[in-house]
Amino acid sequence: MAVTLRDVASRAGVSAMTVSRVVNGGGGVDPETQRKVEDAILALDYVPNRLARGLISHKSKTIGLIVPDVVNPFFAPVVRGAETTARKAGYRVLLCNSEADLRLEREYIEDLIAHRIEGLLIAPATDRSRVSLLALQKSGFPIVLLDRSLPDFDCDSVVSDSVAGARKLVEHLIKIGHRRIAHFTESDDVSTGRDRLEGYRQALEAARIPYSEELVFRTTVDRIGGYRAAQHLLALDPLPTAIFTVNNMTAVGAMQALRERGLAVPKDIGLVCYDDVEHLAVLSPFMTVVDQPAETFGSLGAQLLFERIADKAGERSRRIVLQADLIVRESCCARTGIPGRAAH
Amino acid sequence: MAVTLRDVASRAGVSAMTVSRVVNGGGGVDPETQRKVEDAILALDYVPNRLARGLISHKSKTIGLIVPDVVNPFFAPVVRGAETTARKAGYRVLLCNSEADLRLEREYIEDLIAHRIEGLLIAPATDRSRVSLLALQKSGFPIVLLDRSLPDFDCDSVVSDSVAGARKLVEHLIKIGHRRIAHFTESDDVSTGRDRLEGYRQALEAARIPYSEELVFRTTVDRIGGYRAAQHLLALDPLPTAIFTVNNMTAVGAMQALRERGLAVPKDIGLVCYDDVEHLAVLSPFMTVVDQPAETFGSLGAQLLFERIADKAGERSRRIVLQADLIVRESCCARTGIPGRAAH
DNA sequence: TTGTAAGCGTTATCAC
DNA sequence: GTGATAACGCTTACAA
Repeated sequence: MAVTLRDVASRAGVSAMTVSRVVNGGGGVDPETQRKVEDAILALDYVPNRLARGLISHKSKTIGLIVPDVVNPFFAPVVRGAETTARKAGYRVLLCNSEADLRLEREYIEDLIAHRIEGLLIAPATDRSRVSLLALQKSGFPIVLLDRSLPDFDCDSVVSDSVAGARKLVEHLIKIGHRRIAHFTESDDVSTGRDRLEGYRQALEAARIPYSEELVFRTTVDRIGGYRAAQHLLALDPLPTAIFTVNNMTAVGAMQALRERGLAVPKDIGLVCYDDVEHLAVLSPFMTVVDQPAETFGSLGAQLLFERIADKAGERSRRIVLQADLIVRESCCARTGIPGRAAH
Repeated sequence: MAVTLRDVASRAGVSAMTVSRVVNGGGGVDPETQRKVEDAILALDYVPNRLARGLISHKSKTIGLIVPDVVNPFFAPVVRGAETTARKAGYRVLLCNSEADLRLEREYIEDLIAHRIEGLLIAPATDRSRVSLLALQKSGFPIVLLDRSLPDFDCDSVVSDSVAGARKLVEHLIKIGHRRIAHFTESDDVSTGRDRLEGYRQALEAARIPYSEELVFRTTVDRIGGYRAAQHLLALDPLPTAIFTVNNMTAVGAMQALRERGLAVPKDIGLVCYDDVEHLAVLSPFMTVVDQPAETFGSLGAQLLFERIADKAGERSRRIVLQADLIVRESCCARTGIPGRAAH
């Protein structure tokens, strides 16, 4: 794999420049010469060195993609969407899992810059990711925010309207008779969490239901977080009649805890969440959700990024708000009375 | 972002070499000089250029990772495992989704080589991926196969024993009374598919149950494939009493089709599969599966790869066989008679 | 302890 | 149409 342009050149009996011309297909090469060079390339298994190319052209043909976790059922499609779009544009993707850890995320960013990525797609860990991005952004480096926005940070982004989505979900619960509705939210330094909480408040307010701190549980947005929050919730008396969780994995964890206490969803308690749970939805279509087109976050994000890279994006930052659809299933059946103390 | 070593050098009033020494921390620099250089680095926001470094050192500090699809619930954790291990080793990962397409895969490989990755982790699309890898492997380029092995291709790999796993699954079905067992398999040019079919045959043979082509359905290993295969299966008379699918998504699709025909799992028909369905297992723990430690495929694979890259792996190729565990749940309740024609 | 010179594999520029 | 030369940003080898 150490074959260079020069090796090809000497085998073909031409200069390096001629080989370069053939490789880059610009034309201006005698057909006969071209053939000789192509033969040599094939014979030697020559593969151009992008490192060298990048060094001189300032184009690494790579972008960075930072997400909290590829395994997350929301981010996995985001990653695929971004990668597919990048491939079509001739770019490779350096994938990073920040684990929602600011320090790790910062290290990734620095290293990606060292690798001279031409742009960065990032679902920032928290609002404080801002400081890691500020210098980059000021220097005009192409950045696109995915899913989460950052306060006081003007930048291209692809998001959904979490306030509206959450409101739809909670309004639906209210419409079918729920009034004591709990919410599982995440630490308040993530925009989507804040917005979904805000949507929850708005829906309550519109229905003149008082907002109660007691019904809002702050937790990690994974299964274990949902599980624990539900355990705490189960100590309430009276129990809420429904729960709205900030995302799908939290809902799955909540469901698990409820089951263990003998509470059936939706018979004994309603459960709705942001984000669908793909396979689950097929097999047990009982959870009412707001579904986001996850893959589109990735593909549109990449598209915005490539426009920036090509300098075809203009001065102003663009913000794409994707539609999130309410999918009503069965997990929040209408209810009128106050639920029994099903478990203790 | 166009700050170079020289810029730092001139600002600090030293030579480029001195800056290089400071950056690489080799020592042998006067503390006072060191401080001046560090100040300059900070002041200028200098980030070393890995492209340039890689060009001279022949170390890009990147590896390639090719999987059919990151969204696949098996490969997503594989990717995370690999990326985490790579990060700890100071490497970045170029992620590629081959979409199980040989041509795409081949293009990826070539481009990754152009990017001078130091090694390749790959879950090959099919047996025919071999030709795309042969030249590389012969030249001693570090490659580790994940999940799938390739015939006549001697190479480090991390796999599970699919024959044994499948056999366990089918033996379990037989033990609880099933004798007419269908199998959904994939095209026979994927090692795991072949092996699982072989495990199915072995289990039947051990129980003196004749193997019947009629009960083996070849399909794509996604939800839609499972769905379609199940639809064909439902035309059989008598119906099989149980189905063993080659992976989890196929099982989910099958389940969907069965449901639509009014067949309940496991009441009316048994269903088992290779690979667990994470969230589903929590909420509807009815499917008996063979569970693979997916993330470990990635992390161990990366480990093998880095040993190769560091040339600490020796001549012979290593093959790690991970244990896949049978998890018995309820999806294959014991049965004795012949099932009714539940749907038509 | 620090600096100089050469070169990694390519491409831009300008001759021929 | 083709080739020499310099340069991209860094490190290795050697010199001071």
